[in-house]
Amino acid sequence: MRRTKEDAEKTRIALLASAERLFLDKGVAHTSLDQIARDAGVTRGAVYWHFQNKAHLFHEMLNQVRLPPEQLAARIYSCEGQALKTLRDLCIEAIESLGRDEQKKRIFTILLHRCEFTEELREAEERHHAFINEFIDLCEKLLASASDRLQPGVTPRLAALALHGLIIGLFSDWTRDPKLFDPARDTAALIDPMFRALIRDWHNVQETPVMSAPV
Amino acid sequence: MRRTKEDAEKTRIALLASAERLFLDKGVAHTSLDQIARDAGVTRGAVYWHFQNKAHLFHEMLNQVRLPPEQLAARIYSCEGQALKTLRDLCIEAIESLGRDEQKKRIFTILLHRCEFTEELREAEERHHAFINEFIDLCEKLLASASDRLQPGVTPRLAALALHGLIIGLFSDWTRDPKLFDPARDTAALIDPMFRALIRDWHNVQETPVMSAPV
DNA sequence: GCTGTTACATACACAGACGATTGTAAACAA
DNA sequence: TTGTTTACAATCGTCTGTGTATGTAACAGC
Repeated sequence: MRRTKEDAEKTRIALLASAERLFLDKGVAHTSLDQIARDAGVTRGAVYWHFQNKAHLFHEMLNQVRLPPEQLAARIYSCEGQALKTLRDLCIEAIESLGRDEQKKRIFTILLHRCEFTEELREAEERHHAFINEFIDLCEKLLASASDRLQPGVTPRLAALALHGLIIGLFSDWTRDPKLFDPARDTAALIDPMFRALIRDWHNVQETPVMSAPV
Repeated sequence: MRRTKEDAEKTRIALLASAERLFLDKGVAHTSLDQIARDAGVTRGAVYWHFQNKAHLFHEMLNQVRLPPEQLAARIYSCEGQALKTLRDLCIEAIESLGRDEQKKRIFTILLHRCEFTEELREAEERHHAFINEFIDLCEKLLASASDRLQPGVTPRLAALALHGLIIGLFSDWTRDPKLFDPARDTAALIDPMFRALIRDWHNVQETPVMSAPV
């Protein structure tokens, strides 16, 4: 039966991995805790020991790839002098990382195409919305702080919304069909037009020295 | 019991309407056919009479708002001389119509946030993908036909992908939280930057006389 | 007025899924 | 060594959903 604390942690990891696989394959609602347990080589008792219920399991699965809000804010504000460039790099990095990190790809595919946000996952949904809204707000503030560089007619709020929409849409399209484009090759070409449209003299921003390290 | 053919059609409509309400509220997987039937004032027998199963019911619900591919192609190619302007108007119209048409809003919310594409809905998913890919392909061809007007470095393929990503992302964001922006007021400000980034001398395209009638 | 068909309602059989409880062997602390 | 806690396993009862099969009123045609 039980061996040691490390073995228990292994069981936990295995359950999360099995949930990931099965959620991706059959959807969250159509996957039972029994199937997850069997796939991980244990029984439902183990699931209820490690997680309160399916919603909490789902939530902890998401936490594996979603960085906490404080870190997001830190990232965005990490380079005060190069705010716009930093924001652009963050957007690029978000999409490119999807192509490199298989787990991230699976979990975001689940989030965007294999789960329904309903009563069962209400709190997970609320955290998700809070995260998105915070990202948009941070973008808006950052763009507002550089509002003298925005194209005429572009407001920080709408620019932030358009930017986030583009990223989410590319996330959604690519996880739906990874053959659509190659994140490692095409991301910049997909994102940069938006920055060119929002920021005046974007090429000047581009040419300034880069200070932030890649993630 | 049964009255006449028109009454049967009313039952069908009622079932679709109830499914719409309940899918939106509780998600597709978490809504049983019995709940739909009761909500519509009938029993499950009526559901199985009008629809083969839940997947077919779901599919016919989608068909209420998604125009057939031929019409999409016709729309995009409707105005040969003003191809770019027509495409832009189509994109604007797609988002604005979400704000006007409550049913469209509900059904797209279900499609984007209240259903999981899994074995049960596999064929619905495939039709959905085919529709999206066709839209992207049409965009690409249209942009290729006007490739001399693209910004340097912009390929028709990537431009089409970015455009679709933006639209889907805005769909997704707005259906998630309709307070984010006002489709009737903000759509142009959200879409036009992308066209400005993709098309050279976009303002010239804008100023040419409009030939296509609004939908 | 009879008949066949339509448009459902009702009943049945079956297969999970969940939550709770209880059992239990191993680890760990004392 | 013993007692306690950990980390699960096994069982139970209940409920829910599905698909199908059958029953049955009402209409339509002849």
